[in-house]
This record gives sequence, structure tokens and C-alpha cells, in this order.
Amino acid sequence: MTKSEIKSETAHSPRNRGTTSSSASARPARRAASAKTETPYHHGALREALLQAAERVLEREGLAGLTLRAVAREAGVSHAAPTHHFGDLTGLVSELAAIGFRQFNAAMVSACDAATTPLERTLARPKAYVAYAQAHPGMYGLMFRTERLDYSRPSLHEASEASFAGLANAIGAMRQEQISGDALTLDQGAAIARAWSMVHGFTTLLLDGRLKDILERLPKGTTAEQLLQAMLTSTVVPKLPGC
Amino acid sequence: MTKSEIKSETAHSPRNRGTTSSSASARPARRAASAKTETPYHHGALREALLQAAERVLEREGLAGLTLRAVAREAGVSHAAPTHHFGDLTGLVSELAAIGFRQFNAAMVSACDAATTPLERTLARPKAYVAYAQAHPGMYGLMFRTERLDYSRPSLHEASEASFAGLANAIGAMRQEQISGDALTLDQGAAIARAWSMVHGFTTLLLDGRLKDILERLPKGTTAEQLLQAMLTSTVVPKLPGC
DNA sequence: TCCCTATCTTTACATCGTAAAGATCAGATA
DNA sequence: TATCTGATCTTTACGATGTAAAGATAGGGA
Repeated sequence: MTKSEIKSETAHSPRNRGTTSSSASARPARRAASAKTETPYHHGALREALLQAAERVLEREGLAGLTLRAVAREAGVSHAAPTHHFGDLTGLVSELAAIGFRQFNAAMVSACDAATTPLERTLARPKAYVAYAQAHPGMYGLMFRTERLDYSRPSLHEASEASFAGLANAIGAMRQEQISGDALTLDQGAAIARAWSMVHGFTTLLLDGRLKDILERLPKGTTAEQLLQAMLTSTVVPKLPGC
Repeated sequence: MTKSEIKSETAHSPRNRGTTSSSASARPARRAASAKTETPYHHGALREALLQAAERVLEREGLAGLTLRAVAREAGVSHAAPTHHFGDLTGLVSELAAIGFRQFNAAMVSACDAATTPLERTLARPKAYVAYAQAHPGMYGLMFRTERLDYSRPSLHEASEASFAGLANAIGAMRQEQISGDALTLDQGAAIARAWSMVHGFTTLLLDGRLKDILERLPKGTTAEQLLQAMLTSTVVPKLPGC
């Protein structure tokens, strides 16, 4: 889109494989793996390399810049190479999102482990949630942009499911209840939905720059993290109908 | 993307303007507005027609299907016609989002006006918020997908600003305070952020199908609206740290 | 009457996703 | 050891998209 900036792509032979095929013999001739092959025809671990390249592209150029061809360029292979490993763009993006969910879960678990005081234990998870999103805005945006993902992929389904389970358990712990996997009371469901909606909504609005107006009007120097904490801990409940 | 389904587009002359130019005289010849012109060369109100076409395309085929060419097809004009009115895709999409914000605000205002009991007055706005998103998922998704919008456009900036102002005022009313435009206490900011995050997060999760797991585990027949209400009214505050 | 200008259409081009066919190579099989 | 097979990667090709630029067509004033 938008005319793109550079990248001619007319340059064939993605990786300079040191072939230096001088003559243009139409016959394949099977050039016998010329002694100093810089990079072999077979990459060896292209799948992982592509996923890492994709993450770099995503965080560098944003969601719109995450294309199959850009990832292939970043990895130094031909533009059709990713297809073999991921089927299509949705496949690549879904695998990347699965990685994101695993990073995300790991961040929250380790934040919980590090918490010591009761207040820290209460805030560790939401703070880690927002912190991950701020540190990896591209990844977070990808993970919650359903239209580009394929949740029927086991890796993605599992990873996002684990994310939800962790949340539900944390809420259960707050309510000193064992949240059974199969049934919820309305109160339990409301508690889970409230916590998740609040943190997810805050994060989304923050990343979209929609909280800037609020932050600017707060006492000078107030950070998003402080706003989050105030939002989560303040017990002042509005008493009258709005509108 | 995805190979598309149909639409040949090889059919030139978007609208059948009844020209029936039999001979192929290379010279323009200025065919004198043949008596029964079905649709004139100049549409007359193409800008509005394009915006309406865009909304139809958006709700019918989703965000990914909302392309300049698809909108032009829907409106029956050449694929480059929208460019003249909106500059580029971002322009069209931003104007459409502005319309969305205006519809959205109107829906909340009228819901507030219709509320009578105190409980209704408290819930009218959030319920209208979610209801709009459910009725116009494409529009809602568009409005909060920042990466495709250009907030420097006055119409969009104003409309979304009005949306925020309405929210802030509603929170102010709940707290029986006058929320001054330029400064906020941390408590006030937290109250606004909490309300907005909660409702926006709930809506986003709901539209992305991520609350399905919760809804299925609630007492049989519980609707999203009931969950929202429980989420907003329940005063049971979690008492212990989580993790 | 003539021409200017906004509006709309054509044409063109770079990029994208994806399919299909060819090239390359590692390892099994004989 | 020589050959074959299948996985991996590259080429080539096609339709779709956004956007720029040039041509065609009126509507409305000079």
C-alpha cells in the first residue's frame, strides 16, 4: 500500500548463493554446489527464521507492513518460501500470534512470581499485561485482531486458551473460590468479565492513543501505570445515575 | 486477498450510460448527451453515495472487504472515482468513521433521553454503547482501528472528541461533580478510565468472540447484556490479592 | 457562444497473496 | 556406490489492490 518506500524486489536470487553462473546455459547443468557456497539452497531452520523475521517486521513497520513478501525479504529468501511453511498469510500470522500469547503468559507468570506484598500480588498481573502491550505493541495488536487469525490452529488455540485460564484462576484466587472449569455463577462471570474488560480495554485505548487526553489533564507527570493502579484500586463507587 | 470470490471487473464503463457508441470513431465526437441517458456522466451526489456504499460494503463483507475498488463497484462508478472525493483509502475510511461516531453519539443520547428510572439512567449509556457495536460491528471495528484512520481530519476529530466529552460528562454526573475541561484529579481520571475501559473492553472482547467461553458457562440463557449489567452493578469487590 | 473547471473514466504501474512448475539437496534404497 | 524420492526453496505467472496521471464530459459563468 501507499506506494511503499524502497525495496526494489526486482533483484532476483534472494540470497547471494555464490553461484556466479557466468554463462547462460539454458540447461540446468546442476552447478555442483560451488566450493564457497555462502548460504546453502536449503536454509535448515527457515521456519523459525521466518517467525523471527516476522516479529521484527511487525514491530518495525507495524501491522500493515507485515506481509508475506516483507517477511521473506527480511529473512533473505524468495517471496514464496513462507508459503511452504505456513500455507498462507493467515497461517504465518497465527503462528506468530501463538508465540505472542506464550511470551505474554510467561511475562505474567514471572511477574506474579516476583510479587511479594499483598498489593503487589493484586497488581502484578494487570501491570504485566499492560507492560507487555507497551513493550510489544505490534504483537499485542496482532494477538487481539481476530480477523487475521485462525483459531482452529492448535498452537494458537492452546496458547490463547492458557491465557484465559490464567486470568480466570487469578480472579478465582481473589475471590477465594475454586473456579470450576465447566460452570460459573453470574457473579463469577461478571467478576472475570469485569477484570478482563477493564485491563484489555485500558490497554487497547492506551495503545490507540485514546487516553492521551485524560493523561494530559491529570496532575503533571502522572503515568499510565499510575492511572491503571488508581483505576484498579480506587474503591470510590459512583453513587448516582449518569446520563 | 484470498483470491476474491467473483467480480470480474473487466467490464468497463461502470454505469451503463446508454451511449451505445456503435462505431469506433477514434475522435471523441462529443456524443451529444444521447436523449435517454440512464445515468449521467456526473453523478451529482457521488460523495454521499460513496459513503453509503462504503457502509454497505463494510457491514456485508467486513473490514478486509472495504476497498476503494469495492466501494466504487458498489456505487457503480469507475474504480478511481473515489480518489477525487477522498484523496485515498484512509480519507474514505476516516470520513466513514466520522459518520460512525455521529451515529454512535446519537444512539447514546437518545438512549439517555428514553431512560426514566435511576437504574435505567445508570445503564442506558453503556447498554447503548454495546448495542450499537452489536448492530454495526463493522462500523464499530472501523472506528476503533486507529491504524487505518487519520485523526487530523476535522470531521473525524470532532466526532470522536464529542464521543469522549459525552462520556466524561456522564461520569461527572455520576459523581455529582462538574468535570472541568482542562484539569482532572487522579480519582476523576481513574473513574473515567475505568468506565470507558470496562465498556470498551467488554465490547471489543464480545465482538471478537472472546467472551463466548464465559457466556457458555453461565446459567443457561444468560445474554451478553445481562452479563454487562452484572459487571457494572455488582458491588462485590474482590478482597484478596490474586496471582 | 465559448471556455473554464470540477467531476468522472481510462490507462498504467508497483505491490500483494497465492498457485504451479522448476531447481536443489539430504538421505533412503538398491 | 549410484540412483531415486521427497522436502525445501526459487521462478514464473495471474488477479486484485492503491494510487498517479492523462483523457473525456458536462455545468455554469465570461
